Amino acid sequence: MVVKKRQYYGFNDFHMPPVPRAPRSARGRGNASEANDQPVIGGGGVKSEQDDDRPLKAECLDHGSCGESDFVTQFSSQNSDQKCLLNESPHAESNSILERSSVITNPNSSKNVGADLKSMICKSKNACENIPGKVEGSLDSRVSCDSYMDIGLSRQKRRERLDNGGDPVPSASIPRYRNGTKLVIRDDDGNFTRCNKPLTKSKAFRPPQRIGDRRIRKLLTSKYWKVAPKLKDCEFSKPEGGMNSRYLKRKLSYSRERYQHNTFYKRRKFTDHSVVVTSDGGFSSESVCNSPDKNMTGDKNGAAIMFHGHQAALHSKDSRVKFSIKSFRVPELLIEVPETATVGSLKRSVVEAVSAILGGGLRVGVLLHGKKVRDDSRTLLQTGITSNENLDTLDFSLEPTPVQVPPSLCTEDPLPLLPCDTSQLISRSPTTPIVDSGISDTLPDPAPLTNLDTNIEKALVAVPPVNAEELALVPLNQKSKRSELVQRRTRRPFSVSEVEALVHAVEELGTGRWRDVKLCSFEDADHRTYVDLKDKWKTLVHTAQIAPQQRRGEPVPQDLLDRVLAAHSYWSQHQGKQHGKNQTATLKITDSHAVRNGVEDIHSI
DNA sequence: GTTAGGG
DNA sequence: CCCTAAC
Repeated sequence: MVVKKRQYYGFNDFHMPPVPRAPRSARGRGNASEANDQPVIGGGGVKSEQDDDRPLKAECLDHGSCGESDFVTQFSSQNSDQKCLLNESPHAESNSILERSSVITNPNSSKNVGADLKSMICKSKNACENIPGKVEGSLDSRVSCDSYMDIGLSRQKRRERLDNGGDPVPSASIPRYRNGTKLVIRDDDGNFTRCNKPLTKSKAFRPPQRIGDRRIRKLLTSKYWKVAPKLKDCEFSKPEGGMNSRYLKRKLSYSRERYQHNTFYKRRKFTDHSVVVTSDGGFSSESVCNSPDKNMTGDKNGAAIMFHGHQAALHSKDSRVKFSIKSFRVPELLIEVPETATVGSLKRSVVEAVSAILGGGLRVGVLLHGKKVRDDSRTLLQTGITSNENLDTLDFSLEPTPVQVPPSLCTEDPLPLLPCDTSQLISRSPTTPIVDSGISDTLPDPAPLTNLDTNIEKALVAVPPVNAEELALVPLNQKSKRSELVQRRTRRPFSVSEVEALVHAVEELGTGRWRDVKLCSFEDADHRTYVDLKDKWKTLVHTAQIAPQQRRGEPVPQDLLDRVLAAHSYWSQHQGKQHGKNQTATLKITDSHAVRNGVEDIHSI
């Protein structure tokens, strides 16, 4: 089998550079990539003033990298009827990281509230209450801070806090799996959904039946990766079985549709990095949510790809509310390009991938208190988005436009075990999962997000090579597709010595036993297949028959070419006959010479 | 899986 | 070198 070499680029964190102000730094990405030796390009993370992702990352490693650890985090999505048991596979990392969004309201007020988005995440009263320095409020109570709280609690600290009784979810209550850790996401109703992860990494995201290379590549060619974001919980909750092509195809078609329906407006929205909305105008479904909420079932969709607005600063002036979203994070992108691809083509690939994903059907979600605000018709006022109390828990998220999936798919189709899916899965939790962390938002610590982030991070970062290959996104036009997708073996001209060996072997064995030629003379030359030898012989014969000035490449000694013709001639006449030793010997001694003369004649012509 | 031959 | 028909 010939192994094609290819480069995979995983963009776990592809940040859309916002306005040139907030410094960015790599964030939470790289674990997977690094772990898999995958070159990672770009992916610089955004780092807000209050963000310190390193700890999160560390945590990811701590937990996620351990396939045996039973890492359970309880997420709570108030509006979600679905839950999902996420895998805590290091490979199942999702890009979505709940970004904190800072909100500042009413500048004129002496009470500028700056809260970490995390505050909304930590809705668990117990969790919050048990933590010292925690906000005195309960979930619903607003956490007010006099100023921006910078969270710098070290991971260790956070952990300590958790240990001190902040963990509302005893891991013991969760089933443990040897090689697959599960993450349980429970909604407020106490429902659980789980997604099992295959036991082994290698199998984890590999479709049960490995489709042919080409097949896969073809699939990949499409906006394959876009499928993931649309997957719904039910799909993820299918433990057994792998992805089936039918399902995949359907998904793909959906993707395409969506992509085509992409609107300039949307695209612009996501690249502008900032949106201004007036309180009286409210968020209209047209401007913010392109699709009605009908598609928005539970949090599943929304969570799918949770791109959270990085920083949403809100200022309340008069009756106007201004939102400044500094940046959005784009989910992981996997790009596969041949080693011989040019840097330019790589760039184009990335651009296409990003463009596609941005224009492929994203919508914005608004979360308040970690709760999705589904009613697009409500005004900010009615929703409480203008309230100082609520602003600090306001968050924006980019979500893939939900795709209606036939029920049958949910119940019958096997779970597509795709890395992307997994990621999505994780991200889905989001809507504000109440991370069990039990850390209160009041704490100047991002802890609340920690667990969530951690999980998400894990889901995000780790992308096994296998997955990468299968999911590799190769946004290329039809024409270059093939050449780019299925890389051609690198050309390896035969050296004179190789030609010599080949000629010798053919003289001995004849021209119809390429396998034997390979075995006898090129046994150790792994890069030379018998087909290669056959082809080379073919060209040698041709070369020997043309004028020297017509030949290209490294010159082959004339005597060798003569032998080629001699052997060719000989075996042409003796084909079908037994390849006796006698004949071989005869050939060498007699015919060889005779032929040579003939060859010379040809050359002189 | 090999061969043979066109691309 | 790739691709395939044919064996």
